[in-house]
Amino acid sequence: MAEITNKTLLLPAGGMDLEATLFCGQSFSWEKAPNGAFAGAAGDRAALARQEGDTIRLDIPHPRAGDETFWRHYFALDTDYAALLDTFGKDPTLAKCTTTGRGIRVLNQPFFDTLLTFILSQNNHIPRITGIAGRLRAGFGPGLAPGIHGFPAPEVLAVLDVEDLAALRSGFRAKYLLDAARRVADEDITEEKLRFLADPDARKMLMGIRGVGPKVADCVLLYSLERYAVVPMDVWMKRAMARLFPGGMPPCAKGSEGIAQQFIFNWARDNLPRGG
DNA sequence: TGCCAGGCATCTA
DNA sequence: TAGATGCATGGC
Repeated sequence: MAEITNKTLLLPAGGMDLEATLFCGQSFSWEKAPNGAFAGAAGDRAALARQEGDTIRLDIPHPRAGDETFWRHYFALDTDYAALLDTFGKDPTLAKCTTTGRGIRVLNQPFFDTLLTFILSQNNHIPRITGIAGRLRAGFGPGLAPGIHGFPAPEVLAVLDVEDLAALRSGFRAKYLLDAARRVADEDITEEKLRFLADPDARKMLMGIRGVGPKVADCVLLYSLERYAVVPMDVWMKRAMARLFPGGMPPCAKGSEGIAQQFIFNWARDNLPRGG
């Protein structure tokens, strides 16, 4: 890991648990670095993040205008989670879930990063997804400092072939990454178009990409476009939801279903058997 | 050594 | 249209 001596941002954490947030399964763009720090990338920006009490310290290797705004939005620091947790507390089961994962925040990740990493997530393990994403950045992303790379732009990947991605060891997913890159680079699918569309149409547009099914589409909408009306679920999560909330998502989660979903998912993963 | 991973595409009936 | 099967790779 390169020594980073550039710009430092100190942001109020607002109760966020940085490690729990970065490694709860919503992002595959962060890795543990020495000294209790976490090295990560978002788009063509990178940071070395540390939790210091209720402050998040971000060392920025390539500082530029708008960094603070960008990272505040990324970590959802302007969302009042204390008020949200009070609201969720109106349902005893949901309150139990938020107690377990109290410091988790739903990140606002860049669209293209989220699309690529969740394409990689299918039939895969979190450590391996993180590894492939790291090799993708290292091989094709902009170098921001020695050993630190951002995510590649769609145009960079769009001109490559499957053979060019062999070093990623992403398996059958390589062709899906390239199709996604080409569709975005050609502006066939853009973040702006998705924001304009209603949820079902945005979902349908994303599922036009090879390798993107309903699960990946919903994760992209939730984690990069703040579309909390859609709820990503795999088969196991559907069973967990049915068991915990037989009547569906509790009314107190209305308007913040995606955030509630993240708490439920992490509680269920720690407390319910995977078999059902 | 074998199972399985926050799925999806493809094939078949 | 629904169900079955294969997929690449590596953590555990």
